[in-house]
Amino acid sequence: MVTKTDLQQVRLKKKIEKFYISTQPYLKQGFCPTKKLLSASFDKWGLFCIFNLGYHEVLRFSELKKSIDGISARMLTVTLKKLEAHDIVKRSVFSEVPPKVEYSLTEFGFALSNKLIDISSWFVENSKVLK
Amino acid sequence: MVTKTDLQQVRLKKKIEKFYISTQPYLKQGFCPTKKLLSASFDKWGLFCIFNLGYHEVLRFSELKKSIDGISARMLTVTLKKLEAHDIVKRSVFSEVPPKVEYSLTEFGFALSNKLIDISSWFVENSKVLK
DNA sequence: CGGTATCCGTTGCGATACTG
DNA sequence: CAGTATCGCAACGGATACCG
Repeated sequence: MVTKTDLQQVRLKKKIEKFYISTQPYLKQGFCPTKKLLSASFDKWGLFCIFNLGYHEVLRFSELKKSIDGISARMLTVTLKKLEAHDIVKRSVFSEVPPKVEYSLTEFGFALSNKLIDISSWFVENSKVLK
Repeated sequence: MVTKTDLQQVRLKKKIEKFYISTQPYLKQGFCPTKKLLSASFDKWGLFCIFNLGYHEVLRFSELKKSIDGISARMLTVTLKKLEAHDIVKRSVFSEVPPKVEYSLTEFGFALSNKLIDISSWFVENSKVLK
């Protein structure tokens, strides 16, 4: 007898196979696009920047620093530059004195934060280890 | 006029707000469940282990080492231990001579690999920066 | 076969001081 | 305000040698 679970497993397996085979050419060149993407958002501070910008929409450098507990100016700069380079965060400079710089998510970054929330929520709910 | 896109944006924003508020208590204690989960699978070698085990289903230590280009025995050990501690990978020891150890994904790990593939595929298709 | 132990270079990152 | 520059420690991770 084939249960519903079996069918899901089969479909899942097919998806994994397809993905595996499609990424092999990249991997053989020592380049993993998945890692590249994820390394931008999943390093020590990336997630905090994304989630805070997703919630507050627009934040200045100092506001962002205040909202992320423990981050240094150096790491905030480095993290934001990486996120900007990956088209996740948008940086808007206003030529004023004192200077004013605003950060917000790009359209892509906004969609990404949505995906990250999905997987995060699923993880928190389904992981036995976290509890 | 309210477009379909506007409605999507609003829904997304609500989701982000809800998630942000629900994780604040954790974050105030300096503990981020999302990071905890992701740090297990998104470090230097975790993804490769998960994807290879997802595809091959069962692999021995040496087979896994061969299938992941460039990984050292040390890092494979460390990575597998972490994945096992997070209930992502299952380790089966056979008391034989020579010793035989098989690795496979747990049910949770299998589901996780599915989520990771979803977000990976989406990323590769939608990121302008990768191309 | 399936690891562990040790060594050691590289990288990450926080603290501090300074700047347009 | 919004950073940059420099320093220095600590963690990461590769190479090698060894073991049950």
